[in-house]
Amino acid sequence: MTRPGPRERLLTSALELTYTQGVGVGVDAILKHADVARRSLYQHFGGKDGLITEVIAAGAAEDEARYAHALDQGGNDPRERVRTLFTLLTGLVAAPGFTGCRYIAAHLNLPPGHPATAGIRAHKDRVRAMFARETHAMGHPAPEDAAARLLMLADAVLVEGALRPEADLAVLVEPMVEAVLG
Amino acid sequence: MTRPGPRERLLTSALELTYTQGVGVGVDAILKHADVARRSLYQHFGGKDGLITEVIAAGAAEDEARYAHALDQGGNDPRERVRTLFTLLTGLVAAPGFTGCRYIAAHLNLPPGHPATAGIRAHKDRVRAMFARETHAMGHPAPEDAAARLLMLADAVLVEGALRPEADLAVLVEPMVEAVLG
DNA sequence: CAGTGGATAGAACGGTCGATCTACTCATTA
DNA sequence: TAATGAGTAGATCGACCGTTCTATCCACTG
Repeated sequence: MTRPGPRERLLTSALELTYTQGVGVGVDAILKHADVARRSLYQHFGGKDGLITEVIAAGAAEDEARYAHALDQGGNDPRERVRTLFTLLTGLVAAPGFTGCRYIAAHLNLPPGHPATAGIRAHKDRVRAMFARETHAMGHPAPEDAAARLLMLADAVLVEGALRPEADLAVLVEPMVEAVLG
Repeated sequence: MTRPGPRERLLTSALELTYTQGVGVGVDAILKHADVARRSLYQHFGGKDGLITEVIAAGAAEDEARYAHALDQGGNDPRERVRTLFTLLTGLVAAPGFTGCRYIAAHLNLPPGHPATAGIRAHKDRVRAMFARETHAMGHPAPEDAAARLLMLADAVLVEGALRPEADLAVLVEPMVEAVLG
């Protein structure tokens, strides 16, 4: 029950601070929150860019696992599995403290060639692939397009949850999901 | 045919630079691009925050006018008017140089209490209201919900256009728009 | 012509940025 | 026991941040 090493503490703190304050947070704030020496950051990650890149990757793996878990909670029916995932999403954005999708925010604010942007796009494509597995399993006539549309709806929920918190996104998105599922 | 004054030059330059580089651009870059004295910025806008706020407002008015024009190009049929607006949107995100929705990017990266965030939300709500006028005109059974859904789809196009430029958003969004219109 | 006010140019402010550096502690281990 | 290496603490670097300042120019107006 010893506390994790500097590398993991940095990742955990950066994961939290970049979410609440964006990728523009200063390294000083991350170092202080992680209670880690300045030097450790540069030894483990080579710099702020490296840390951000690994934070994105770590967060993506975590979120994808959460999505996979939600799918499995939906049982064996692919349609029900997708519905359950959207229930998770609408719940996430309605929860207090939600400030927007970490990956969309990072992608929109990082310079175009930043090493983390590739990881962001890869994450979104893996989520699309998760949807594609379900649309294939349900025998959808156009499973790939349907998966891309479900990703669009998922991102719409994440964005709209930040921009228009007064909207009831569960009610709004549900019939659109059904329309895509066919 | 004289060149516009410092205030308008600042707005124009800030509009361009905050789009290509985000709201995090330095005032030095804006001043240099606008060829304006440092002091003029603080006389006209009180500071960077004031400039950003007015830039958001000016850009919003401009974009809303463009949307209104697209609607009118669709003729008198509300459904066709909405389709025409989505054609504009999918064209915008497919055009070279598109980097994402200025307002979503700004909202996700400005601190929560920034004076510009209210203008951003107001802009999105005015776009929703534009959709609502159409859904009411077409006699939609649930016009307000439909308008909120159309805004979600519009934002989805803007976000996905930045994150997954390889996707054919016109093809993807079209049937979803039709499903919402009923 | 004198005066007024907007615009300009640019120095300078304190603060923060990311990054590098030295120096010290401490556990492991050869 | 001596050495190694990771971690810590903190000074320091140059660059940039937004902001304020003085000083000058210039068109307009009295």
